[in-house]
Amino acid sequence: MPSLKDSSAQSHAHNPLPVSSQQEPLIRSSRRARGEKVPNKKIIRELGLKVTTQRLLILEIVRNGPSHFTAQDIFETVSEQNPAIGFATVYRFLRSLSEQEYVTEVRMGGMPARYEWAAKRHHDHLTCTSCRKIVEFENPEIERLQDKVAKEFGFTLTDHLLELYGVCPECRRKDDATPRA
Amino acid sequence: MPSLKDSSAQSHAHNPLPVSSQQEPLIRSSRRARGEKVPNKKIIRELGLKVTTQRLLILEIVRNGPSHFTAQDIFETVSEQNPAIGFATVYRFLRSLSEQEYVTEVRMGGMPARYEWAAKRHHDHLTCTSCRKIVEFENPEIERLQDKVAKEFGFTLTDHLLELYGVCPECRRKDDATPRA
DNA sequence: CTCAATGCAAAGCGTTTGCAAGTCG
DNA sequence: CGACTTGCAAACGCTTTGCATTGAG
Repeated sequence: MPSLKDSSAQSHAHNPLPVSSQQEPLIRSSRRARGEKVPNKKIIRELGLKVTTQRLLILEIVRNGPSHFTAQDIFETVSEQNPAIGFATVYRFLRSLSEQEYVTEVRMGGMPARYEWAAKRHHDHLTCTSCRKIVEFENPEIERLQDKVAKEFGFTLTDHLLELYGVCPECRRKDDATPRA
Repeated sequence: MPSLKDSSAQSHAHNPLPVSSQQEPLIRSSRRARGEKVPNKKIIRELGLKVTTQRLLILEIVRNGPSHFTAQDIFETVSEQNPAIGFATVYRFLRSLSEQEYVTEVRMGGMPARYEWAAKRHHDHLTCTSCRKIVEFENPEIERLQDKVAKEFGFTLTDHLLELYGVCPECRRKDDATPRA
């Protein structure tokens, strides 16, 4: 029983994701009025796309599931709720979302692309090379220095990618406890 | 006539790479004595591999060619000098080199992996999204802040990837000159 | 001689695409 | 209805691998 494993946590449990299956809750206007959350339908329309059940489902999972995920993760979770949906649909929709910056797509190494809902503030990642846990951070000072570097070379900075790799406290402890020598 | 195009420069010319075809120059001991450059043979032996003509050729190109290259680049240049060499050999050897950190391998996006001879000092990259030019830079202050961030989260930093994207002065000028409106 | 290294072609991976059938608006 | 979407499977681009042959030590 595959279910979207959050790459940003050790996910000891395989709980099948508490994604509300309902297309849309009953309390609509009030929710929007309070500015709580833009409905999935609206987002899909903003993309200039037709509203289909598969897109609603994918979007629901993208927004309510773990914050970092691969296309495969989404596909598996989607399949649980609607086995008829193909991965091409997942890929196509994720591409639409990333093209219009609703999700950010990071393709590192030979591994599958990692996506994340982009509505949140910009941040970079600190990844544990042992358990794959991902910690998000933001550091304005680094950003400022990046601008400075670019300026030094006469570049107009448009984007950047900063990924830190290391061993998290838990894994370090674990490694120390199991010294293989 | 394919020849290793340097992704780190606009490469207006397609000059077939001034890589010395000689396996090894005649002046050997003196060169090493002056600490000028470790011979390719020695490097291959340090890798624990057998010295073959294909490896010597690949290594020669890796070390004397443009600083940033793809496996395909290397393969094409190699082919010019010895069409019998297959890309599997190139890939295999590049992997050996990167495993032992003689070259660094960066796999971004869906595009082919980019390699670079790693004997030089650590640095990061500033890439022009328009002409693909790559500028290397180092900024100890950023490095220091990275360490600090990692420490804040209790991580032991082992590595990082920092890539800045922007438009270089030349391309900006070009773009300004051709305003499509 | 013997094991490592090679070239070839085929397989592998994540992703994309062509197309007929199905659906939204 | 008609254009947009879908699922399927086949194609894709880059990389890796299996295997018989070749070559280094």
